[in-house]
Amino acid sequence: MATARRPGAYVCGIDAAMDVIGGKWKVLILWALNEKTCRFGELRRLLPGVTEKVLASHLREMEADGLVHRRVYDEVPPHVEYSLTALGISLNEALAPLGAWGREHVLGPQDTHHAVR
Amino acid sequence: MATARRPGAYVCGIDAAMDVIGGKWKVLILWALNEKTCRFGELRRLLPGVTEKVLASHLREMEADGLVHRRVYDEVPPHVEYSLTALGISLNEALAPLGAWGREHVLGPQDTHHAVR
DNA sequence: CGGTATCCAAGCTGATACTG
DNA sequence: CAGTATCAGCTTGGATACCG
Repeated sequence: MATARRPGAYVCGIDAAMDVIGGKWKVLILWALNEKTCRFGELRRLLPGVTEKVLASHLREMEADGLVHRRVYDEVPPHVEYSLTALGISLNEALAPLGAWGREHVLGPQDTHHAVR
Repeated sequence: MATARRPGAYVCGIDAAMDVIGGKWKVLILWALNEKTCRFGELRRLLPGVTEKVLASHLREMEADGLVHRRVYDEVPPHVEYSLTALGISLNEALAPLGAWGREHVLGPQDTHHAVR
């Protein structure tokens, strides 16, 4: 179960979920990790514009929420891999219809032919 | 089609949709109007804690995004009714799985018995 | 009733520099 | 490589007062 950051403050399931994915880059992290397990530097390259600090804090929160798994290899140089948990995967699936809506109604029909994303 | 506030800045449909529902109270407004057409004061009462200024600005944005219809009756005292457009209804439907996810995984099992919301 | 106008506080985000 | 520390800025949201 994901962490409720404002326990008891939610009116319905949607705003509870919104709290979990509220960070500016979180849905993009979710999408990137859904494709493949990534290292920290990989994620940074996949999300153009994100800073290390923000990426790290988002990953910490998502880890605390049980969406992301952080695996540390005891190597030099350091090696850390991030992947989705089962909960993260289920969240991604729940987001799919919203993604389809956004592609169709915000991005517009001209973008739907490369709608792989 | 909804208004893209950051044209060309979206990586995928999900963050485009996130931009449209990003306001703190927007999903709750969407949910309230999905139940029934509401007047301004009604909405304020349905969303405990929202201020007039924020409610008004959110409604303006959602109107600009084509999610909400604003109907003004030429009466004294003033009478304004807000309702969802077809686009707003479709967005609500796209949000349903996310709401179910939030109820199940954030609010927790103990809340699912009054899962009407 | 249904808003605006003004001011203000908090928090999120970003830039930069540094470290184990 | 994978972060942390510090500082600065800006956007969001909130408090309050007032208006047609």
